[in-house]
Amino acid sequence: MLPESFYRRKNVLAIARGLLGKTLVTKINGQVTAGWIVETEAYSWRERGCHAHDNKRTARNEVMFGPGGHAYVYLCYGIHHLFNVVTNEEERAEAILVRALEPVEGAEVMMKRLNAVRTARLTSGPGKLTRALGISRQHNGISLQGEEIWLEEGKKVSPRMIVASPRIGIDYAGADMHLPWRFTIRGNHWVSVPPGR
DNA sequence: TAGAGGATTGAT
DNA sequence: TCAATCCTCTAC
Repeated sequence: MLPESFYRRKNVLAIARGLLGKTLVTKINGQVTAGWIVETEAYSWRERGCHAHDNKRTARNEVMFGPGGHAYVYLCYGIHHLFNVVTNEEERAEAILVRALEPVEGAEVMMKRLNAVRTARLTSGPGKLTRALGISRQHNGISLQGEEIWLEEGKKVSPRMIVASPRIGIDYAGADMHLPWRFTIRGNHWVSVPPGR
């Protein structure tokens, strides 16, 4: 299990890169599912793409202001739960959105949860992977050192395999929408949307 | 307290 | 291209 110290570092971009290849594991209702992380996006209070930009604190984003190493789960478009890893120290609102996984364990459980007949594209997208792993808003704020959701070492990903590109779906962020804060593993089939060059 | 909009997805 | 669907935030 990754230690708290992994999450509490100050450089959210370094952590976002470091999360690629790590294994995200959940044990919900006794069912274990896991996958390698192949796509992440970094968010910081310093830029406008973030829910907590300009240190704007609300009931929803409260968890981001807490210490790193916790889960930030929220509902998007009224339909999808999105899973984030909170990083940095208290009062430094930063988080990393996990956007895609490559299934490692419990594929049958995932398929059942998604009502799918194939594993193809099962966890390629932030809304889908939370459904596949059984993550929902009731997990908002829980510790990643706990027994329901945690991360482990996975595959080694060399820096040359990491592609940085602009984040998805944040057109409202002004100039910050161009920040290359999305990280994907080059050529990985499980990435949600291939980065345009 | 009403109204607008969103870190998405899958079907058309 | 568009609808689904509901929580969250802002304005009044």
